[in-house]
Amino acid sequence: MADVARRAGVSAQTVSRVSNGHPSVVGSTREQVLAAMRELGYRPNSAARALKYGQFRTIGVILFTLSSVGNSRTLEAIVDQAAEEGYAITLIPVAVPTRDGVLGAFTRLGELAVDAVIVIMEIHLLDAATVSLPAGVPVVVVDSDADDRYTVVDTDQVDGARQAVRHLLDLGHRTVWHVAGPEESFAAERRATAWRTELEGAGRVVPPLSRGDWSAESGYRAGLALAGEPDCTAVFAANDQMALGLLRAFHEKGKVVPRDVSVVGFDDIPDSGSFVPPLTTVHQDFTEVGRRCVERVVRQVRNEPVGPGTTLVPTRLVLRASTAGPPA
Amino acid sequence: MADVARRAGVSAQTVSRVSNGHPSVVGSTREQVLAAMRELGYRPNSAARALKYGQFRTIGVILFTLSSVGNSRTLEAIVDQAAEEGYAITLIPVAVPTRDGVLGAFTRLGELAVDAVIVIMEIHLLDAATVSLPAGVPVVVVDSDADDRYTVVDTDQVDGARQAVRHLLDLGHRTVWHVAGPEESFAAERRATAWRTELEGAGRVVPPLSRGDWSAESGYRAGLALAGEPDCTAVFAANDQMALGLLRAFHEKGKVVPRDVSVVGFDDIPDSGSFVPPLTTVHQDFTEVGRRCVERVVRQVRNEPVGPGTTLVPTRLVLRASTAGPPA
DNA sequence: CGCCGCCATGTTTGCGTAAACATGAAGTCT
DNA sequence: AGACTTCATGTTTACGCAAACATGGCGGCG
Repeated sequence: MADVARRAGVSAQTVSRVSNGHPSVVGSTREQVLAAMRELGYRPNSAARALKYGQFRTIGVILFTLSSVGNSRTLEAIVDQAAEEGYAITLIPVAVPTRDGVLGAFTRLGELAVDAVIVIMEIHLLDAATVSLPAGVPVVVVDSDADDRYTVVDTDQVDGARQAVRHLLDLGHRTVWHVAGPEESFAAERRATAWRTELEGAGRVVPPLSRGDWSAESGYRAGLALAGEPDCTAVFAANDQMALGLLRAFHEKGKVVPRDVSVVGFDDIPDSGSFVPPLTTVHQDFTEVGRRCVERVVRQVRNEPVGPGTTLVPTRLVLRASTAGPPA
Repeated sequence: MADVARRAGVSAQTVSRVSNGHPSVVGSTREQVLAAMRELGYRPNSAARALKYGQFRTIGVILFTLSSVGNSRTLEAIVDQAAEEGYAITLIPVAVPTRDGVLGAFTRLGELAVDAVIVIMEIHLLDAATVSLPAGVPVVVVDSDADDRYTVVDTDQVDGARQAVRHLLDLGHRTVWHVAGPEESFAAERRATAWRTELEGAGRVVPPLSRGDWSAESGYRAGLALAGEPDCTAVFAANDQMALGLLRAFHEKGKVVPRDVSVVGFDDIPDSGSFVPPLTTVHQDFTEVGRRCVERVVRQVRNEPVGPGTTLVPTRLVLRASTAGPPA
């Protein structure tokens, strides 16, 4: 900056003013400074800026993995929205999804240049780590328990699952089977609970639960078992990838979807419209989730306190070819 | 820090020494300082540190989108490897994939707290932006032209495509059709070129090229057209998602895969083993790509210059049920 | 015509940290 | 025993920037 000032024949302060678009710099001076900046390839040092302002204009995002479609799409939305608000995103990976791993992430976080944190993961583990969350750092949690210590943004899992079950019952199925996600996942648990509640509310038999791990492969394994259940005419999978596995299993076992068995997924990943057959699924608005996360976290940074509490993003059922009435 | 020092009854410098694990602090003093830190919830200010050191221990990643599986998996590998090397990752999204969008990203980059940059995108656009790349910032480019101004890390697209075509020819197919990715993508172009080269090298007819945009939907549309070509018995899709669309189109048109037509994909996304039928595809080692990117970029930051040049990460063909010999 | 106030610009200062240098106490060697 | 080393710790300083305050020139007003 001093070099630029010297070259432009002004003081460093004037360079600073030009650099920040301060109004009280006369046109000719401004031009000279800008020219000097260009010639010297000056770029402001953000560390010094951050030191001065006490803010980094950066949001940290803690997540386990990007391999789930939901996580990466949420992250993308967060990144875009953050960019819009003038914030950058720093990723804080949790290498191993254990309590220690989370603690490690939070420790690193304490040393990182972030003004706030968005946590995308199961709060089972978050709980244990709470203690080490640096005080004064705003936090927004996605996909967690509706814990009132935090601001939570999440898809309306319950209503989504309810819609899926309702749709199948409305088609005339006696009951609906469920392939759930892993127990550690709050989203999985809430979808499973909503499935059970909806069935019970309708006075239907609640079939035994199958569990997968979100992967297509695990859905396939569950599907092989379900194909052997003669009463199974409708399955609600907790995500689209497991639904994909179901479709494959049913196909291999000679069960035609949707003639013999109907399948509903959850997420509405872009590929799901190209499954064989195209998948009826619950659409999640990841973009909206990301947007709200950033909006809330930024508001906290600006000291416009948004109390803890949960924001639910609505879902909507997308009807495709994988569902139909039960076999005659 | 001053507060901690006062509380521990030492100087600020001693606190700093403890904080950085400097050896010349006697045990008892160290304990007192650590206790004071704990009591006061002290966490070092990374802005000040960065200002002092002139480094941020952060790598910026510029990318267009996370919606492609390849991008998000590469990013994940980059994040993990960077964490291992003690670097954080800051994301720099390019909202609109235009020349201006890229320029904007690079401008923002100039103001961001990063020591180096990894670019994940088509270099078509990068070229235009080159001028504004701040000098002195190490850059590694993924999925780009083998431009010798940059250090490039990429999957061996050519060999992967070659293996796919070779496999189909070896099965006895007369020739292989190709559904390419978008023209703007260098990866797509290189896969298409390798496909053509391999066919020509084998003295086979080169069928007309279909183009998609990486999406399953675009693969579906291409597939509907290809299903009408009686000579088409083998198709190489430039990615797994378009292959998924092909499978659906063939299924709908009554063509049985692989009996009537064989399909090979590219990427080996986790779901591809659960397609109907499971997809033969070219496995890309995204993890390795990410690892090498970080390794090279960190080496540059440390002033251990790695000259420009390309590192190719090998691919391998994964054989599944979607390929077989041509119909009798 | 002179005083006041405004505005463009310059000067000083401090943000939190760690390197470089300074100090002083406890040993070590001749 | 005296000088010299070693080492734990303290003091000063600079990193780059921008807020706060200082300055000086100019126009407007009575």
